[in-house]
Amino acid sequence: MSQREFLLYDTMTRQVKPLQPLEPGHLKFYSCGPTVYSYAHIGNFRTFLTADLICRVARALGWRVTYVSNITDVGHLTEDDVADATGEDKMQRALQSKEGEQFANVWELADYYAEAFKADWRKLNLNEPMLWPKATQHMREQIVAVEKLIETGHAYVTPSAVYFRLSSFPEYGKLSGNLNKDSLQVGVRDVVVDDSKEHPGDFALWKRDEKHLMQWFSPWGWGFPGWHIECSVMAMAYLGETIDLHAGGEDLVFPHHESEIAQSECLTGHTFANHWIHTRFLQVDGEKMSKRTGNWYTVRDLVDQQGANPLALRYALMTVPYGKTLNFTMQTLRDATTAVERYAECERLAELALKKSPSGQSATAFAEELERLYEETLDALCNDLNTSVALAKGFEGTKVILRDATHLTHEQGQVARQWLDRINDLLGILRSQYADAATGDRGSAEESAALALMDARQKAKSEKDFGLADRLRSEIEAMGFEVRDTPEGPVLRRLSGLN
RNA sequence: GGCGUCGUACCCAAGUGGUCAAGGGAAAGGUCUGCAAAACCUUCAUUCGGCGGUUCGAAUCCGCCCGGCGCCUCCA
Repeated sequence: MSQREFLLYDTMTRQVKPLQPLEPGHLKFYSCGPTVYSYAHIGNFRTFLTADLICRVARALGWRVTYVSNITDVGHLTEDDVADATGEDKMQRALQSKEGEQFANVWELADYYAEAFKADWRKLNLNEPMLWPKATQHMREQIVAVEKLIETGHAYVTPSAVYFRLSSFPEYGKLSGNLNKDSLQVGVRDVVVDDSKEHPGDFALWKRDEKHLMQWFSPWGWGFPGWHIECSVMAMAYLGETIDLHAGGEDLVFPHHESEIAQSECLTGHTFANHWIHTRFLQVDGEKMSKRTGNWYTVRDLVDQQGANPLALRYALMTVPYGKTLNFTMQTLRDATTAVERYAECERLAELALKKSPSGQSATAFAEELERLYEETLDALCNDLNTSVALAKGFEGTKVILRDATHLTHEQGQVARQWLDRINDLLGILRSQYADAATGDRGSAEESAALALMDARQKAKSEKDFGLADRLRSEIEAMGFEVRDTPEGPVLRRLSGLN
């Protein structure tokens, strides 16, 4: 068991502090997942990558991790303050959009995007949570929770909804710093005030709506739950009344997490989560990612359409620590691609060395150097998930391996192999744990054609017909591959296709 | 109006008081190669948005100013 502390910034106390599981060595972790009304974008995945890294570090420290990440498959009105049905529902809007026409109903739409989401998740080599609870599967619990809040005076019923009574929870605002409830309203545009609300900031726990595409029966009539209640209920159902760590994107601080705290703590009477972590939004080309400006990237855009190596995308998303804005550019992705390929080269060399017969020479110095770098990588991650430094340390390790390149002994190969495995456990950028996320499975016919050309080039080379050899190489490159000549013969690599 | 965050070389970026600044990309020179690619070696910020201040000492602390970005409203 490691003596290290795992330091993480805590949004609640606004300081970096050690992550301390209530039960030592067992982290109970809830990470807010996506609403599945369309494909998740790379910004979403930066948040989920943060959660993934936390799990990896915790396991590297020898902890057991109970990791739950929800999937929100219920539509919620886009304007939560609007009491009538004038607000447009995300799910409903998605169904009516061009892409949505293929779905028979919202349920199918949600299922489709939930599956697409999981596929992208695997592409990025993210650890799967132990559970992916869905909001629609926890309707009973949500209704019970709302009932209890009404009974205890923390919520009240109006003709159109059930609202949480902010005045019943004086600490509302402690996470976001929006402690002045009246100031909440000042900057808000277009607030439609529901006269039946006691306070404009009161948020909905249940919406009555008999026309809604997704509705359930409740003591307050047919309708659907408020956005915030699902996470309170699911987190507590699987992780207990007080969880160790709760994560999400920075936008969730307010109102989502603030409201979760209010509901949960009113339900149980004690602290909902001991540590809060929020991942900053990423930008693309220096601007906020938005569909309107066309700088909106999904994993499938980059990987399936543009041929990016998914592990390179993962690497790119790790170049800047989660707490700072990451400005994603194609250059970032290209840089990441060369880094990931460098690791691949290390693996090739390690395999090669392992095929040699033992040299009988000690690899101790080599091993110590790599061990030190592994420790420094882990140190960096334990220091508020400093991925920039972690990647730099890992990169130095590749330098150690590549320095000796083909001269690596069998023993060093063994050490290198082991180091690469451990670094991969930590960073996840060498190999995917998912077979279905392999990078080069598209166009394998092309690949065999390129391999044939590579053999022909090799033959031309041995016959000293360099003109032909160069022409063949150009052809291979035109097909999206490159040839790397090594002492053991040529190796074919797929080019990223990024320009 | 409230809350917050950032400004380090051509680009990305670490670094929060004391070897006057990690790492990557790009670029340049060299080694290797039939030539390339990959890899290796070398070079590449006396300087950290600006101006003041605190200090023996600051990129790092304080103040002001300039500039970027974000949240407070569906959003990771």
